[in-house]
Amino acid sequence: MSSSSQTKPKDLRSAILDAALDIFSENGFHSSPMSRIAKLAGVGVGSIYRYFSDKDALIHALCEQVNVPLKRNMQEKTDTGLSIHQQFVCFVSNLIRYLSSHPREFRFLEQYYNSPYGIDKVHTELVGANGNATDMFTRLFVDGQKQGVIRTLPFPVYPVMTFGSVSFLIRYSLSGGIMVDDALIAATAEACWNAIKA
Amino acid sequence: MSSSSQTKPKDLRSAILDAALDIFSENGFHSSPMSRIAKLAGVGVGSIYRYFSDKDALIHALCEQVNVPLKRNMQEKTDTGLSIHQQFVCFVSNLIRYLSSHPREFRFLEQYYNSPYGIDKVHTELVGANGNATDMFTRLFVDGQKQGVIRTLPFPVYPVMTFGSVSFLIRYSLSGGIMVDDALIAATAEACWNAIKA
Amino acid sequence: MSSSSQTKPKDLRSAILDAALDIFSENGFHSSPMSRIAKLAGVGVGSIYRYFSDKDALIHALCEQVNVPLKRNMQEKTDTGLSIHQQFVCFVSNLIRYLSSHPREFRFLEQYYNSPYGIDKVHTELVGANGNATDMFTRLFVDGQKQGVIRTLPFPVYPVMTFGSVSFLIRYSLSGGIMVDDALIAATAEACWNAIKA
Amino acid sequence: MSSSSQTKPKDLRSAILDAALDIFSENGFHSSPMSRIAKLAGVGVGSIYRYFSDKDALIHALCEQVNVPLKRNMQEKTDTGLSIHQQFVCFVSNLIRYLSSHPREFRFLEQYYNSPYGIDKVHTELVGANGNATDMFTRLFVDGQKQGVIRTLPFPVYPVMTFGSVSFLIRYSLSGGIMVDDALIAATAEACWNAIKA
DNA sequence: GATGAATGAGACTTCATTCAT
DNA sequence: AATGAATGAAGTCTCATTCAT
Repeated sequence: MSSSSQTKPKDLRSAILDAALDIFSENGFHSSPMSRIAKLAGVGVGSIYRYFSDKDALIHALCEQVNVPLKRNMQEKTDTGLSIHQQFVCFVSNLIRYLSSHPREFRFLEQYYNSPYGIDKVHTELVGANGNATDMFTRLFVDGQKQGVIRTLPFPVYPVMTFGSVSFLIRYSLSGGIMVDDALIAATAEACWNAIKA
Repeated sequence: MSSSSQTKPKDLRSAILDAALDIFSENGFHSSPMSRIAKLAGVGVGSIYRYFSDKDALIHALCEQVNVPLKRNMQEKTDTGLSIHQQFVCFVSNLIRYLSSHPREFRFLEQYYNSPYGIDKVHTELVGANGNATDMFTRLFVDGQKQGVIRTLPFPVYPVMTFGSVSFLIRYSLSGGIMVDDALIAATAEACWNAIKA
Repeated sequence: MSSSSQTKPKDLRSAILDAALDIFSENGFHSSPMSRIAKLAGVGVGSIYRYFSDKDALIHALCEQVNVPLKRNMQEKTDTGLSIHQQFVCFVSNLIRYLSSHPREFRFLEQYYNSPYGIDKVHTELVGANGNATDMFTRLFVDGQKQGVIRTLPFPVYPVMTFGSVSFLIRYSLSGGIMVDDALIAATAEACWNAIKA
Repeated sequence: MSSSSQTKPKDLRSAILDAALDIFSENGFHSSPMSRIAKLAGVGVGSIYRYFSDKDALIHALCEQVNVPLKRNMQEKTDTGLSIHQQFVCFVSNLIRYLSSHPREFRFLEQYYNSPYGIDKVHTELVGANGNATDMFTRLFVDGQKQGVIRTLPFPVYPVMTFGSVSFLIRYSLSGGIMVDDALIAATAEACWNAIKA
């Protein structure tokens, strides 16, 4: 209420996180000096340390910041009224679409979960400790098996065939090798389904 | 005693590469001082620079060094007398087995192809610039399509479903989340096949 | 409730000085950020700069603030009716007692007079520029010499044997090496007297 | 033997320690940037870290470096053939003389033993954990008491009256207040003796 | 008057690289 | 050819101080 509209004063924290996302995703954690992040964010170096105790803390905070809209998006696009097959194809397609259109976020997360920072969060993310988006994903397989439309496989195969493929596809496209269009998305999603269907 | 002739010649260079593999795979490129590599290799720091102009050069050389036995292994284990299905399942299984038992190599390559170092080599690797193992992999799909046992899909889907899954599986297992045993390998290889079979 | 009138007026300045004493004596000047002092004082950092132009100014002001009650205490406890011997022993005993029970003040002063801040004030303090407690101390020696109960020595020997011993004793006790009890105080005071008596 | 005489190549370690002594004693630990020490030593900043893992390590090493010749000097000048009285007066006089002519060393040690670095070494130094110079000092009191020439006092009083006085005297002189000449030394040493003699 | 967010100089430390031996 | 001591640029982080509110 104090400021007319809340456009600008979104505060430094967001500016810093945004700049960090830019620079981390482009250069990797170790080639991203705090000073460069500060400059891009338009703040002094010291200011970063008012909001994040550490470079590490900044990285972890950015992970959460990036995950929230990703998971929200996946949840919103879920329509539990559809068949398991349709839900699964939608899930994979949406994930590809979201990550394709958020390359900074994808590159950051890939880096994060492959580094000492997030390496031991990978499992937690996939098995879904508490009510997060992954639970939704897990439920799909459980329900699919019950209905007999998904083959019973060692559990890890499900995320492997799904997230592994999606991750590789985006990585591949970001490296410039391919263009991700609707046809490719549809074909990939269907291939994922074929991999696990009954 | 094991090798009679070629014991000394490649000494230093190999020792350095091996030490680098150890340390890079464990700590990442940026947390791996040249001095630590030198110490582990049992050579002086300066000696590294006689064989590699740069830390970057060392990293790139190590990539090649790591790829050679990997590709040779894949090629050796190929039996063109088998059916496409069998060849494919063998390929995936062998790849998983090889990478599982070579975690240093896997970690290094993951890091390499996800970093500015190798990011734009990903495509080249997959389409197979010259007569390397990937060509063998590519031929599998071409032949499979001709024989009608592999569905015709946008080409990228093949490596995506294969390498993506394998990569994710190994990553997942190395992070401690799962154990890769024969059952899991077989199930994954079969799922990959189902993803693309006609 | 305890004091009726002068509760508010000196509020901030005193709060700041008190907090500074706490933190300086515990951590040293350089490990005592203004922000920590402000927080402990319950004021904003900026407020410190309304009362003290500088961190240096704060330190110097604190020195004065600490010296006032110290000197007042020494003066109050002086009974000029006693013999020189008795006065001297009282002086030393009281000084030890005061400093022992004011460790923050002692630690601060030690630090101050041993640092670039107060290094050249030591002399002024001891020869007594103006009518302060040291004058009282000096008078003791002058009178003692006149009465023939104190040996005539190069003047510096008097403060050296007195303040040097006291300072070392407190330092020693604060470092945890010894416990200062009445017996030790009495023995020390008497030893100081023996050092200079006729 | 390899180099003609061993004049220059006394190596960087010594140069660094010497520069550090200069700067620490003049400015205090916290106002002595490693860069300034390096410059004065005529070496690169990084070189300091080849010899000392830390600024802390440098400080501790310097303490030892400074203590060795100090203790050796005190030991050398000891003549156990003299009377306790004479030995004591010699000890105090020599200590004053040594420290007076080594102001950098004195300032450094004062600072060291009054800081978190050496605060808890004070006691150990004084009670003499193992066969160091202080043992020699302690033995003086034990022997003196046995012979009946030194009064029996709470033990801490001995170092307090001795080291306290000496320390204060040097501090006082270094602050510019007084000049330490033979007369002052003799008077101080005698006063110390009077403080504790039977 | 009081506040505390913002700043940036400067401290400590690491490490790729060089070069005299 | 091999070494490793020496270097200094560059990175992370702290904290005295300012100034808009």
